[in-house]
Amino acid sequence: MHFVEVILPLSLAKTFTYSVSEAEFHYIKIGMRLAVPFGKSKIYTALVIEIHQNKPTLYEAKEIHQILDEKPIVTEIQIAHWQWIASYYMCAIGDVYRGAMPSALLLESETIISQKTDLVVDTSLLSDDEFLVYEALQQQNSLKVLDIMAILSKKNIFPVIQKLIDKNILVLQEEIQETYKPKLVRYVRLHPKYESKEGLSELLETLKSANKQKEIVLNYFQLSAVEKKPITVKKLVEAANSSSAIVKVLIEKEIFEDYFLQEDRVNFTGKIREDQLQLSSAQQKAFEEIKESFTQKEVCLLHGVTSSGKTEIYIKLIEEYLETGKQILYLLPEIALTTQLVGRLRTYFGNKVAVFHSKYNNNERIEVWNQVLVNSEKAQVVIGARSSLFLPFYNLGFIIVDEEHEQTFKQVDPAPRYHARDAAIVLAHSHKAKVLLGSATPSIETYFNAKSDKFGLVEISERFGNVMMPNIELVDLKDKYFRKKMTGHFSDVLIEEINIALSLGEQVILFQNRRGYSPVIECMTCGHVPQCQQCDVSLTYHKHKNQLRCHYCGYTMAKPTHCHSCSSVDLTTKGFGTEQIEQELVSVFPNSKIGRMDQDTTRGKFGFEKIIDSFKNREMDILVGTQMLAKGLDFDNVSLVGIMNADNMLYHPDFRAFERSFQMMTQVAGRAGRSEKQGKVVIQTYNPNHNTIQQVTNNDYLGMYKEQLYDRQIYKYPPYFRIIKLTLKQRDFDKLKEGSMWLYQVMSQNLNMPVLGPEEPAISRIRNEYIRTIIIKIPQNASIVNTKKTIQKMLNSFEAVAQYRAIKVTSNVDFY
DNA sequence: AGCACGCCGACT
DNA sequence: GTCGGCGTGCTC
Repeated sequence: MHFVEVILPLSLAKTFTYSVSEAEFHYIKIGMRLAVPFGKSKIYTALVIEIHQNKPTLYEAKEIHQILDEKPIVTEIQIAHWQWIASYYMCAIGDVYRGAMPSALLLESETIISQKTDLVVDTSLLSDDEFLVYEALQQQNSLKVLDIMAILSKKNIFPVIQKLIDKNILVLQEEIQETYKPKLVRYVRLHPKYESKEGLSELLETLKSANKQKEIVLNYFQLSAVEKKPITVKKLVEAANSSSAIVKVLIEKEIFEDYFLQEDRVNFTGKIREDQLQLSSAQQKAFEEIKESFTQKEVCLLHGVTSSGKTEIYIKLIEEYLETGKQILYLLPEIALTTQLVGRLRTYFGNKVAVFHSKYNNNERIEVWNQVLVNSEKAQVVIGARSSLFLPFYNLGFIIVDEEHEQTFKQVDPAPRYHARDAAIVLAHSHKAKVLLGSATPSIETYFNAKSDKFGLVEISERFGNVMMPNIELVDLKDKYFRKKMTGHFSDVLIEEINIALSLGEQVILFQNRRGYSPVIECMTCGHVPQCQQCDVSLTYHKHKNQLRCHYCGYTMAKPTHCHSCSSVDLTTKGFGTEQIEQELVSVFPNSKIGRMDQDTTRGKFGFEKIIDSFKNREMDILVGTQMLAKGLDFDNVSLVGIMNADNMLYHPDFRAFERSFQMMTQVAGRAGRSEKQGKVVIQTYNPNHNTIQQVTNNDYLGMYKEQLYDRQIYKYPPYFRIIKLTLKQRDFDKLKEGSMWLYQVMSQNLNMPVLGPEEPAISRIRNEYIRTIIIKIPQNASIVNTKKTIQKMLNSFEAVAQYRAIKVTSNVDFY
């Protein structure tokens, strides 16, 4: 009568009960992983969240397969936090669990196919496919499902396997494999028999004629005298300028011994700065104010203009929290930024800084996970993207959310669709930790919370070192086109400014937000634009590969030579992206080196870093890029920033469009003039008098905030209303239309609040699935928890209707 | 979410 | 007549 309650990494709302032996019952702790059988043949990694003795009444609990941990690897605070995320963001606890754990800690079973022993097979009774599998098993003693798919070069291999099992040839086995292997480093030491003085001279005698070997041995002595610590094979080979083959000979001769030690993959070897960080008076003032605010409130917003030196303040605060022995979490919007920042923090805190990011490989992530779990010094300061929120902190003292306004803090696609900033505040609450939100352009919600005294508010209005704010010049595109002052997409003003900057040896950044305005191919005769077969979008033209591509499903086709509708050969490209800007630059400034940064050029693990580094090293004069450029990068030689077209950001059908445009333009503009000289920003727009553009020009955050806040109140948006977006997807257009109407009606009748929809989104079909959305606006005075419960009930009854069951519904709470 | 079971169209 | 499509229901 001993049971455990576990969560499984599946999108299931329930927890599951398994039976354990008495010994296991006493051994198992909450937060340990178990391997459990689930369904007919699979084994999953489950997480223990409760240990009890209540026998389930409706079913017989299965026994667990295996205990995977010696100690809990997840804390109870984490489990509670995950449960909060599941309930707030309306998803299954299994979704949170799966999203939170490094994948290497969540092993699934794999079916291993092997041959029965002592077997006599009449191969003439086998079909071709069966024979191929049988033959392969003569070479290897076990095969995986994927291997067999490759051997038979088809997908559905199960019938073949089933027949071979029936013929008593195969056996199946479910196996889970531990993939984490600590990295081992090979070291050498002198064989014990040479440790004495006599041994030494004997050794040199033996090697008299073997110069290469003697060289290595001498280097070994030299290294061990200098370093006074174990010597790696790699280091020795390098120092002696020799090869590992010779080391191998020495080991065989029993002069050296090799041995292995576990190494932490993530290691910092630079120097730690000795000098104290000096804050400017403005920074010092902000620093004091933040500390003061923390005595009253748990969350504080640091609103400092671009280049006001927020990072130094963070460093000072981290220093203080480090002394208390608490853990510190530094959240960043994307890893793109981290390289610069990690380097900077490591010069202050050395090996106490750990980096956690989903792009890191499995082993590195597990190492950070384990270090955080044991409160190791090596991970006292954790820098990471939103998923680092899920690490097993147990002594968290301080969380920084840098660039708080960034949308990438909100996870969109797989559930849990959480907002890392908001989830961080909740997490901090359970640790009794403090949260600092930092931004030059805070989100309306956060600023609203600060203004209404929920959060503390500290502002810095001057740039570090008294650098002036950039001078922003607006260029009216309508006027320039009318007067024929445009060269391609460049106005005469922008070209002139680029020329000035280049002649002074300064660098230029050009910003082209491609979203919503992608280059397409259009037929000049009939106006036909090639569309994606599976999605409701036009295909985008990619010049470097000379093909058309769909950004939603990845479908590609070669660039057509003639119109597929009317066969005309008169095709033209319409719209412009970074690629076209780059092309135009090459012809306007043939002597300058031009770089491009967008999703196409920053592929690969270090793609982003490569471009940034080469720009920093002044290997490029002009850098053209998308919004990636806006993300807090520091360049000290950039004097000019050009925004090619401000309008395509402004006119997005989204209640945050103006806020985002302001943030993006202000952030991009902030890249200009980072040293003594005042920077220059040229904004090209058809609407120079637009309020948002004016607010950017005048650096009027408050004006933007007030205007947007007013609109949000009138049109019922955050921070006055909380928004839940339901997305319905189905392959059958009519069924979807009917089902979404049904759901909308039930919602609007049962909820005493605005429900909008069912709307057909701008892109109404992706991968052959039609899409409809319903938006629910929860007023401040309504109970969020109860409303969500009601919504969930309605979703359940929706699913109970047989006709609608096939419609997939996803909920996005606080959607961004 | 996966996976098996079960019922209707295009091939040997 | 079978292979294979995806609708339906269940998993401790």
